[in-house]
Amino acid sequence: MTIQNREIAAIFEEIADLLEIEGAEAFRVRAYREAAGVIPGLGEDLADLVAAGADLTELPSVGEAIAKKIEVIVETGQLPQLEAVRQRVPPSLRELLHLGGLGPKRVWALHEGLGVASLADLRGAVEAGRVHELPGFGEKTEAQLRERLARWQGPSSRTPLIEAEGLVRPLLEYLRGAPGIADLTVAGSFRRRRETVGDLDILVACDDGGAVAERFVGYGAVAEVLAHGETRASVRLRSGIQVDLRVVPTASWGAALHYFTGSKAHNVAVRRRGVERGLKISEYGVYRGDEAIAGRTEESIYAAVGLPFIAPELREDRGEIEAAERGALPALVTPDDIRGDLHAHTDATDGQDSLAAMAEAAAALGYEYLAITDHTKHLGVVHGLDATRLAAQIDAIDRLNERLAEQYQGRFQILKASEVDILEDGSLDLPDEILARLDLRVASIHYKFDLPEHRQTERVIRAMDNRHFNILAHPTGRLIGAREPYAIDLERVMRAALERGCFLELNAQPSRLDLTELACKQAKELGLKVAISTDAHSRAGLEMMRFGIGQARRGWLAADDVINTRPLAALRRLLRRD
DNA sequence: GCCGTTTTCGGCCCGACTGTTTTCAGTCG
Repeated sequence: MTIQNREIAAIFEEIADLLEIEGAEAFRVRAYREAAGVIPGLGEDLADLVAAGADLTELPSVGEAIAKKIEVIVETGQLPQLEAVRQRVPPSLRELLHLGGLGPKRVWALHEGLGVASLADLRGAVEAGRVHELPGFGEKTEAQLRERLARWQGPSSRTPLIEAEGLVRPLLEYLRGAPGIADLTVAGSFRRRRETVGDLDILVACDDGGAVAERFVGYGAVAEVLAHGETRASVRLRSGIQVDLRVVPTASWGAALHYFTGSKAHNVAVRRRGVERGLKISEYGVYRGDEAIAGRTEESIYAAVGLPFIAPELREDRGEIEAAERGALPALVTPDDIRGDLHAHTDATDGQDSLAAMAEAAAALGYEYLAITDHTKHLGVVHGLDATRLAAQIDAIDRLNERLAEQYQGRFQILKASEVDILEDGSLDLPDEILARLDLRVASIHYKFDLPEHRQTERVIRAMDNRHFNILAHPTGRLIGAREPYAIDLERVMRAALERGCFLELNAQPSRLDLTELACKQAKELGLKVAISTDAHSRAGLEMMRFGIGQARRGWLAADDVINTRPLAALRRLLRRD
């Protein structure tokens, strides 16, 4: 098993943490951390690059020294330098950094002064009342540590985007009640539409920051106030999520929005461009000397450093700044581009709503088409359709379409389709004769997730050999935070799809978002188009499209890269194989 | 340790809040 990029990144991350605790030079620490930040976002496996003899120093944030270390890791699976620093700094000190309130300096002070090497040691020192005796620590710090240790439940987990939406909506509503608010929005990874968010960042434009912060910390769902100043405050909600508030004057709105949206790596890169141009960029604006030259809008910030506006979803320092400079940013797909949904269920299997109800809901969204893709017979637990029942559904859809044609003057119709199971041997779960009567076929894996990679890959490619195969649904089977993707060579699958005129789905369910953003980008680079589909199991499920759009945008996809941005006739041409 | 339309040496993003201090270091985002 070759070493994965994220494992290599984890090694550099650990080195950065331990060196920082030890008090190493800050820029050296940052170099490791930046390398660790870049590596997981690379399109290629470092192991493959090393095997191909590539020059790793061409990668951003990788110089001679780190390139050499990557080679050692790939070849031996470990890094002597990490072992050496572990000898000097107990690795278990890292967990103290996650507690909050303690940074590298004070962790080292606890280690040197009290022999603390772990959370358990810290607990002992706090209980014994020895912490406040250390220089730089006082009664308040000791009390705060006691609090945090009592509540400690392991490193905080990230919150799925859909849950974050549910938490933030009432909070924004509540904050609007503060006087004098000119503008209000959620920034951070929420605005960048990451799959999950670590915390929520709320930005307010208002001349009376104190009043807003005051109202913020008084919100009913607040469990704990972590910080409370005039222009900035942090709380933890009862749900466990941390929310940071920042209040700025209207003239700084754009600068603050840019700063607070991140990512951190993107911000640093933009600020660096500022420095190169003799400019200072902060959350208050862009300054030449003491003179503010930009700040009211985000566009003005980018313009000040010679760039066009960069969409929040792209701001990860993964090449978007270079692309912006070349004028090569993609025109990202938007909700308005979507003309239909190609994966949805009804109460014929495990959906909640009837065929007619799903049709009405899709038409109400302004779609031109909705593919009904109920499960097939192998999926017994949901009473999947056999050929007879599917034939009945086909007839029902024909009848419904006659009515819909009248109702919507030909502007909307249901597509006859199926989510057909891919069996273990790569055959499809229904006979070709019935599949041939459908407008399109979505195919997916629902069992035997644990096949070895080559067999899982062969299984899917064999299925694609069937000329009725159109779209591979939820291509890796992952459930965010709950189930790892099954072992499959996604690049081979993509190439096979491309050769056969098949497509991959980007499943928009917030718990799936399968493909990942990196896989979307990889597909685009290969020239393979994707379908963004909700896999809706109810009328409300059709509205999950926004999560798929966000993911697609993070994956650099334009409308042209997405097949369900096509009018129906063009979609039919794309789906035609032969 | 990385990096280069000032540079292969000498820089490296910027500001708010807190607690422990009498002017600032540490932490955080």
